[in-house]
Amino acid sequence: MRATEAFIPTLREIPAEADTISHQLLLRAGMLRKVAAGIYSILPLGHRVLLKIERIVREEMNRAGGIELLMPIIQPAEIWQQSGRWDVYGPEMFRLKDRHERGFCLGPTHEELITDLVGQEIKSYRQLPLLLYQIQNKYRDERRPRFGLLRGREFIMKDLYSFDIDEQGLEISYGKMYTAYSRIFDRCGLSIRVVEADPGAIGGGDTHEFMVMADTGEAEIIFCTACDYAADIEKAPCPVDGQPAAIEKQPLERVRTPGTRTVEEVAKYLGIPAMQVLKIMLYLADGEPVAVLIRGDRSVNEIKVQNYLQAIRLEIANAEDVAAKFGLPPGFAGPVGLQSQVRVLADNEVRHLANGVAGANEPDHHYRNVNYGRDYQVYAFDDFRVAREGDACPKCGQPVQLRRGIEVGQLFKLGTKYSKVLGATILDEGGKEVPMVMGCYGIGVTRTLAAAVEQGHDKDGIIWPYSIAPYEVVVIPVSQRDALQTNLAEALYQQLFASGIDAIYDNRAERTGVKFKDADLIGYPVRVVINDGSVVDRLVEVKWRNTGNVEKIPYADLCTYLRSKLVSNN
RNA sequence: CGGGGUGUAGCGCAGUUUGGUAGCGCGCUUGGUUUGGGACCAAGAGGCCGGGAGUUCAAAUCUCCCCACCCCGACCA
Repeated sequence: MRATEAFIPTLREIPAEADTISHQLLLRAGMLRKVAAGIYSILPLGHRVLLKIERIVREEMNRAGGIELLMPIIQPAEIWQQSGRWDVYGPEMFRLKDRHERGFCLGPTHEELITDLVGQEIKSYRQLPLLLYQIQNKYRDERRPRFGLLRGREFIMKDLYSFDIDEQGLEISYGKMYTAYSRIFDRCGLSIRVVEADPGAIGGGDTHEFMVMADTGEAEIIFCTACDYAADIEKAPCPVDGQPAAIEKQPLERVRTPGTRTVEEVAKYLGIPAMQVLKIMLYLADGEPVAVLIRGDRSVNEIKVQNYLQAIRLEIANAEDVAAKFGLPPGFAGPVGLQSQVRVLADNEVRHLANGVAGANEPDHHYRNVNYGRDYQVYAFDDFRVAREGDACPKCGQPVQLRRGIEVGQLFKLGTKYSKVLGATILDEGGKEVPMVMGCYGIGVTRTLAAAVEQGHDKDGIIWPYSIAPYEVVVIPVSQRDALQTNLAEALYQQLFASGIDAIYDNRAERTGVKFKDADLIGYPVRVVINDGSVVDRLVEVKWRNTGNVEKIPYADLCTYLRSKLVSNN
C-alpha cells in the first residue's frame, strides 16, 4: 500500500469524546470513527488489525477441531421465548418487528439458534462431539456504552459451541478450548491472566475468563502474590476466619444515634471502628424480602447472595419496599427483632463479631453489644462478602492483590441448560434419548483489538505486536522530492511486499516530521528510513517501534533481515 | 435508569454572565519559501451556533420543551 492511495485520517488532537487510551489512539490513528453511542465504523487500518486477529482465531479454532458457520444477526422472538430468555434479557436486547408484526431481535448471542440447529440435525451419539463456531456481529443495547470498542453496543465476537454426549466429553472440549485460547492470545502478543469467574446468567458450571491486564479494565481481579491463584472479584471466595473473638458478651444496650444513617456516621458518632458495626443490606430476591448481614467495613457480594438464593433477580429494596415488605422505617434497620418472614443471611465474619453495633429498627437508635445467638438469629451463614486486597488466598493463605483487567475471552460449561429446553437430544449408546452436553466459548474480537492498544502504547501512540499490526513495516524517504530516494523507497517497498511482509510506503508530500509522528501514532512495528546517504552507502535505517532501537542495514539484506526478526519475535 | 456536564467550521476551543452583523488554533485550498520529529509567509474556502417553540426592534447569548453526546453510579453472555 502507498500512503497516497490509502485512507488513514489521523488526528493531531484528541477528540473530546474519548478518554480511554485505546479509544483516543484508535480515533487519532485513523482506525475508528463513531457513528452513534457504542457504534463505530472501523476504518481500513483498524480493519486490517481485525482481520489479522480473526485469522489467528480461525487458525486456532480449526486446529482444535472447530468448524466455522454463519448464523443470522436477526433472530426470531419465538426461539428466545422457548428458552425463556426473551423476558430475562430485558432492555439489553435490541428488539424489532417485521411488517407482519412478528417479533425479532438483533442477536446478543447465539446459544438458542445453534442449539436449535444442532438439535434438528444431530440425532445420534455417533455424530458427536461437534465444535461449531462463528465470527460475527452481536448486539447489546448497553445501558451505558463506554470506552470505545471496549464496551460497544455492536461488536464482533467469536463464539464456539461444543456438543458432547456427556460430561466427560465436555471436559475434553473445554480443555481443547482452554489450550486454543492460550495459543490465540499468545500469538496476538497479549499478556493474559486466566481467572476463575462467576457463570452469571448464562448458567452452568465451571468458567474461566481470559483477562488482559490493564488499569482501564472493568473487571477486578483478585490474584495471589505467592501462588498461581486468580479469580474475578465477582467470584473470589473469602476464606472463613479462624477464631471467634474471646470477648465477654456485654448486655444489650439501646442508644440514641440521631441522624446516623451510614456505617461511617454511626462509627464516628459512637467512636468505634467500622468493623464493629453490623451492616445490614435489605434486598428483594425475586420479590421476597432478604436481609444480608455483613461487617461494617465490608461490602456485600450480591452475586454470591444471588447464587446462594438461586434467585433470578436480586435488587436493593427501595424505601417503599422497606416499609411494605420489611415493615421497617428506612435507615436504621438491624437484625435484632426483625420480622420472622424476612430471611437473614449473614457473612461468615459476622459470626465472630462480638458486642457489635446494629440498627434498632426505629429512627435515630442503634443497639450496642449485639451478639449472634443471644440477640438475633440468622437463616444461614456463608461467604457473602467481596474479597479485597490483603485477604488470605483461598488456595495458599498468602495475601491477595487486586488488579484490573479487560475480559477478552470466556469459557463456559453450559451443560444441558439449553439442550433441555430446546429439545436438542440424541440417542446414546443404549438407545436412550439424552440432552446434549454443551459448552460455549467466546472471544470479543473488537474488544481484543482495543485491549491490545490498552496494553501496547506510549506517549507517541500505539505499539502493536508484530502479529496484528496493520502493516509491519513503513518505508519513509527523507525527501519525497529526491528521485534517487523515492525510487529506492519504491523498490524496497516492492521487495518487502513480494517477500510477504506487510509494508506501506509513505509517499505523501509531507514533511519528514509529519510522517514520523504518524508512524509512531499508528504504531508500525518497523520504520525504514531512506536518506540521501542510503543511495550511496547502500544502508537504510531500521527503527523498532517497541524498543526504539535504531540500526543501519544494507538494503540488499533488508527483506531477509526483517522477515527473520518479525517471525522469530511473534 | 438516577446524578452531573457538554453541544459554536473537519478536530480542539473562546464568545453566553451584561442580547446588537460569528471568532481563535490546528486541519483544508492556492501561490511562494522550506525539508530528519506535527515548518514559514501571503491569499482563500468553510457555520441552520444540536432541534423546536417563545420573549424582543434584535437571540449563539434570555425562557420552555425535545434530542444527541460525555462523565459518575447502578447494570452487564
